[in-house]
Amino acid sequence: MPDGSPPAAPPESAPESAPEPLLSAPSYLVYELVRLIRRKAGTTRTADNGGLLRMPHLMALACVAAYGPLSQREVSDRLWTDAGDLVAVVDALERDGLVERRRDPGDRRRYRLEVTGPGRRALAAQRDRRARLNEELFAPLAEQERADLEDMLLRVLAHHDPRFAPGGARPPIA
Amino acid sequence: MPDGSPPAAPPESAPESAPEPLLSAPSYLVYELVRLIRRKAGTTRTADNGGLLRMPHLMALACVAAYGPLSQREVSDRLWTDAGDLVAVVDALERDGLVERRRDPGDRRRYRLEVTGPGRRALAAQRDRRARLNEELFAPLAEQERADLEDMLLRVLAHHDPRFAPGGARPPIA
DNA sequence: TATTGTTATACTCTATAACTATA
DNA sequence: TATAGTTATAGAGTATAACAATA
Repeated sequence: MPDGSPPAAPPESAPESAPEPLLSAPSYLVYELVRLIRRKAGTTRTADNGGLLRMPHLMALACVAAYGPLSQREVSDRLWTDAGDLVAVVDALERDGLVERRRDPGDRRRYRLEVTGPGRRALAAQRDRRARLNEELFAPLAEQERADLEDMLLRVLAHHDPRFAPGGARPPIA
Repeated sequence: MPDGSPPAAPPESAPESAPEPLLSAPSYLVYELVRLIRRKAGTTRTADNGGLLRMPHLMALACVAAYGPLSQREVSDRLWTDAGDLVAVVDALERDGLVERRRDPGDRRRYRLEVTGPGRRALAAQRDRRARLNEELFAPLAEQERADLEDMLLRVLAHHDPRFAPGGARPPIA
């Protein structure tokens, strides 16, 4: 300590008078919100018996359902995920019977990923679960506020990520 | 596929007519926003002092600066982090000279964590960096919209996490 | 408090196979 | 053909962060 104040009376025993700037930093609040979402949603495991799909799996499933058949490269381009990490995600979706991996006969390096019937039903169920989760999470916001929140989040995303721009070339899931 | 449509005309060749519900699910948008923040924060690094402190380190530093001296248990209670994980965080802060670990003479199992002079200066610098990062991230929002966004996020957090409630017993950092 | 281990996510690097273009 | 360059998938390894069990 550079000063010589007596150790029994530290100058910081009371909270600082200025409001903590981190608390009004949206990136901090968003960080805490994600921790909250994980706590609320996180205990449920894989898709096997009705838990929530995790985000990477849900996004890949929704992407294939919306635009399939797709190669894994096309999915990773749309989702902006690492193509290597997508391998395990598609492994899990295939193991659960939600998507099918078939080789593209025109280019045998590629797969043709397609959603299955159970995959479509699982996707619909996951959408319902997400909707209920969102209801619970954002309960304190009025209807109009939720719409405003979505609008603001989309505009922020679109400002940095062309996938979310109105005329985006490769939207991730719709 | 349950139907018998010809393989040359898959029924999903066009995107579905209904808007993708995930895109209006705030938990999905927040997830994408966090990925965006990570990408942006990663490129904001500067050579001088190693760039941005990561969130757990920044939060622990801000917590000790606001309420110190604190034991590690008190910090983990305020931040809702695992006390075990806090060990490495405080190790790093101590190694960089930002906080001091001294044993509590009244209970020698506890530490009395205190921020150092360099720690206060680093915290101020990190707040500035965060503020600039937030400026860049949320540029498309008007001043009033940012205030509304902060207000909504805080209300959502407070609804599930008593630390953020107006009269919260143990606020995390202020 | 601290340690150890596990899981989830994301990133880097490398390997292999299959495609494309060209000599 | 033969060769070189590129792409699609896969795997190993690393890093951050959250969580559990235990010393």
